Amino acid sequence: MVNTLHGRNYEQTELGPRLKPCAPHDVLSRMGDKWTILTLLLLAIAPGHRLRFSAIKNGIEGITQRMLTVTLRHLERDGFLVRHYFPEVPPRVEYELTDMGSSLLPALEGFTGWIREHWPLIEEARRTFDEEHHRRAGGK
Amino acid sequence: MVNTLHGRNYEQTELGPRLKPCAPHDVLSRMGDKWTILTLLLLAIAPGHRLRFSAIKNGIEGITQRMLTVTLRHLERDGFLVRHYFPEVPPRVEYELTDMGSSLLPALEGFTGWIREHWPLIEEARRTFDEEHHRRAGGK
DNA sequence: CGGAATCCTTTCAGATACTG
DNA sequence: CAGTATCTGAAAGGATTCCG
Repeated sequence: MVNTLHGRNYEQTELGPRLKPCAPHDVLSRMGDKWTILTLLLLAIAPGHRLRFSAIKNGIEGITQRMLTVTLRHLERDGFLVRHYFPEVPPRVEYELTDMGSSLLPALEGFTGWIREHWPLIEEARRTFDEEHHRRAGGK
Repeated sequence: MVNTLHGRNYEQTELGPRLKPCAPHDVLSRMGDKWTILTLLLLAIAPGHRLRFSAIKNGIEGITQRMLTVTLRHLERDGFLVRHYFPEVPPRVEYELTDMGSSLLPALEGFTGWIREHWPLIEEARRTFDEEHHRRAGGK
């Protein structure tokens, strides 16, 4: 028998509930990668929710051309943005948030707010843990 | 000059805002990993927010002993749960959510709700994209 | 300008074996 | 029972080069 809990499938066994990895996980893992949210955020605050490639690259400290391309392709594939290609010389490409794309960040706000609130506690917990386990500097 | 936007630091340049990777990112990336949320969820629905190692292992389909240990250590380090060790033979270890740990999932609910709502659109966007780019089956 | 292709290094995760 | 240690293959991320 399969039930649903917090939107996740699980089966009830004689030992208790048993959870399965579920589909929406990969949206969350995408948001957890290094550049995705920064990219979305930059587009979200841009006029018209639209920027050209070099503007995005310029707006994110440390991102390489390759990683930006990869990130943009993922976002395009999932329908969070659309790519507008202008075959001029030199070529120009603009990326524009879709409606779904712009609705994502506000939905995430609640959680990022929680993180900001609790961040000091987390850092303190890490320091305590690292001391007790005699780790040398910033273990993972 | 450094400002804050959606809780993120950025500097204002003559070319526009420039975002930096920020600290809270690593909480999000932890939640995006394969087992963390499942582990938290299982503890959250357990009586007393408390389970022993083998019970958790049993409750998550496909997790290995090693990955559960790693996941639990991370969560412990960040202060989301505490480890109770009973030096019996055979040994017994129980993991218990902290208050911070139990407050995390509800905070995430808004976003997981958004994901569930939009999941069909995302899947459709992927199909369309993959067709247009003549990809064979489930590109990344 | 905006990539794609390639190479390389680091990290991650699964499998397996051993231990207090 | 609840780990740790070790190995391996896979994946992520950066650097560099080339191209329409």
